[in-house]
Amino acid sequence: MGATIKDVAKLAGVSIKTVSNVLNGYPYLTPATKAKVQEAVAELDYRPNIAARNLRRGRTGIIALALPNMSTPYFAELAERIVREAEKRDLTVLIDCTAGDLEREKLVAEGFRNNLIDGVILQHWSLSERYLRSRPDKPPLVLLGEGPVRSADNVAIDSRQAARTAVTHLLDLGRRRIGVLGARGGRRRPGQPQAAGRRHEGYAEALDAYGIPFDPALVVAPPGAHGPEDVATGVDELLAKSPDIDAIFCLNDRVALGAIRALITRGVRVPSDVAVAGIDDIEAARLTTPSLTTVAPDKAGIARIAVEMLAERIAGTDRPARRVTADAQLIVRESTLGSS
Amino acid sequence: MGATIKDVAKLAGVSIKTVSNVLNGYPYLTPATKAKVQEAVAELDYRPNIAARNLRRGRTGIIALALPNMSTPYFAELAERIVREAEKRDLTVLIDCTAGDLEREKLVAEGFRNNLIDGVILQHWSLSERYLRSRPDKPPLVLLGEGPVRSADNVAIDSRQAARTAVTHLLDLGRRRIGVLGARGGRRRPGQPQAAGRRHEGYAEALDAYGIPFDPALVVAPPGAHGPEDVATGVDELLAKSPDIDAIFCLNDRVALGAIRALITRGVRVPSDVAVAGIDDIEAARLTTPSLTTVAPDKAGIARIAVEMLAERIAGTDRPARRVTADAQLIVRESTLGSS
DNA sequence: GATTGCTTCTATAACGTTGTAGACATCGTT
DNA sequence: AACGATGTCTACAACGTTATAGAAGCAATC
Repeated sequence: MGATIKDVAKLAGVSIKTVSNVLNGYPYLTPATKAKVQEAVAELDYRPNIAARNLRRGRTGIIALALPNMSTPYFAELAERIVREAEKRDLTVLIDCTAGDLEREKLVAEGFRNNLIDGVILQHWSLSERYLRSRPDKPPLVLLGEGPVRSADNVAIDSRQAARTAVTHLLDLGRRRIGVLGARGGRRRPGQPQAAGRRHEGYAEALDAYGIPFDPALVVAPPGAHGPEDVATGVDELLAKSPDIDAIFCLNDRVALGAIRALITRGVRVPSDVAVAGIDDIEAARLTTPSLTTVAPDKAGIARIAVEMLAERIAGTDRPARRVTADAQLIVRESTLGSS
Repeated sequence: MGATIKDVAKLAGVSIKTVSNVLNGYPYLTPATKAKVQEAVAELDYRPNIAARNLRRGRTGIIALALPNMSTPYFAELAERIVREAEKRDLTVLIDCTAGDLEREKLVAEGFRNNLIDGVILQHWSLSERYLRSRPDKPPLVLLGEGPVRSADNVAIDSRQAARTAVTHLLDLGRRRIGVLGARGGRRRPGQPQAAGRRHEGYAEALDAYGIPFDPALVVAPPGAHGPEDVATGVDELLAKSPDIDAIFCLNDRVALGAIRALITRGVRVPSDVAVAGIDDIEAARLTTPSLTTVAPDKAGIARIAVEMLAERIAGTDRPARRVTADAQLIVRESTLGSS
């Protein structure tokens, strides 16, 4: 069915290599032959077999994007930008959902689609520094998200700083009993983002800078998958342990939106009784009432840098792994400031 | 660097075909040779070159998923389910963002990644029946979303019915001045989902069934990309044209959430003054206050059927194009019923 | 007039896999 | 003892492309 380069060559009366040359912009070609070949290509509606080209070139132009999931708005928004950024460089993106599972992340990091992908962008949750250093096969890899990782290129916001910014904002508004809602602080567990710990650190730092002692009664990690119900029980726990709470810092926007809803349905006014801030700036943060104060990572920048670094690795640089810190900006909305 | 099948063969002391046989589960093999080969595979950490396999097999195990974008939560949620569904069938998903652009949709429908993808799942906005019928190259194709399309497999909810369900729900609650907010009704324009028209039809039908005359002053199409600001101006227009409005049916949840916010910030109470309903059941619909009444398409079902039909096409059936209607279920929440 | 250099093109060998066809045992059946 | 049937393995030719090496033509140089 599909015409091959051979058919084109025959029709144009040239060798297959000449056809290949025309297709690949080889400079030494008479306009006449070029025209003949292009005519034949059009005539047969010929399109190169990409599988064959991949085999021959040893490159595919495909990169894998591995994310824990895609229904989380932050990941979806990031994915979109990465796809568009990749497109600019003639790269196609193939999606893997890891569910944050260690084994699946390893598989991806080892480039299990041998010779099918040129490189990997991995939003990692569970990989350790030690593993990355000893990683068996090494396809070009760029990591998204934080972690104690210096063995691979890495782009992320400074989560500690972001948390500090958010909490400082709450402190500046006069809030003093600020709760934290999100993944467990302290020691990291597998299947749990490494950024969580750093966000807790940022929270503690901000308090410290204001001379406010850390109170464990203000820290709650909702169980399970951070679904709306999990978050609601987290809020209940927080309200029970610390009835005098006047703000909640949520480790991400999804949790924050759930928290706002839980607060309101329990008769707590936001922000007058309890202010809420998150991190991520997902679209829904602008759509709710009250809208959500949050720290917005420069998603476009993260995408651009990630693809850039990966492309560089694919091209075959051997510079040491680089860690890039992306911008993050406080966006004040109604959940801390009150309605406009 | 990577070991090839040849290396494995040499190490195991067998022919390359035998190695291939072991890898592909060819039945006639002594346990002894099988073991030898597997040992060699492990020893060399051999993994088949997928590019070569693709070329030889004429199949890649990759399907393209083309969506207008991925930051729209509905598409993101659908994409996730398709990825997971594909995974079950050992298919990998490659993402294309079409932006609803006609040319890009055509490109995808024609399988421009020749021999790189086995088939395409396309959430189409702009393709016409006529085009699909004359589509030059024909990779296996499954369409998502509605349209006057009988020339390719197709999965979608019945948008007219869904709209009717939502609007009937509003009518059952006693609302009589029900506005419509979303893409323009009437004639379809390129770059605009075909479902919009059908949702308008469903709206009209529901009114009709209650003997309520259609009033153009209740219909508004926000300009632009349905961003929160666009929706807000749409709400303003609606309030200006019909101050007695007591409900708004939004063509999708994203618009609905924007509308709720716009209403609340203008001092209109939801649902006591104006009830709001949408279609899609995106996650944020459960996170806002008030939560959003919506018609929930069976996303998992859509994903499953789409992948199923595509797999069937790839396997090479020649049954006529099939149109499957997915379930959609009314989910009543606070935006119409009041707080729980 | 042979040599060199430049342009233009071609024949052929890869790339790493799987399919075809057949070789060679082994076994039970006539 | 010969025969087909079955099990186990192998040599070799594809798949469709690009890279290498070099041929042929032609101009300018020694």
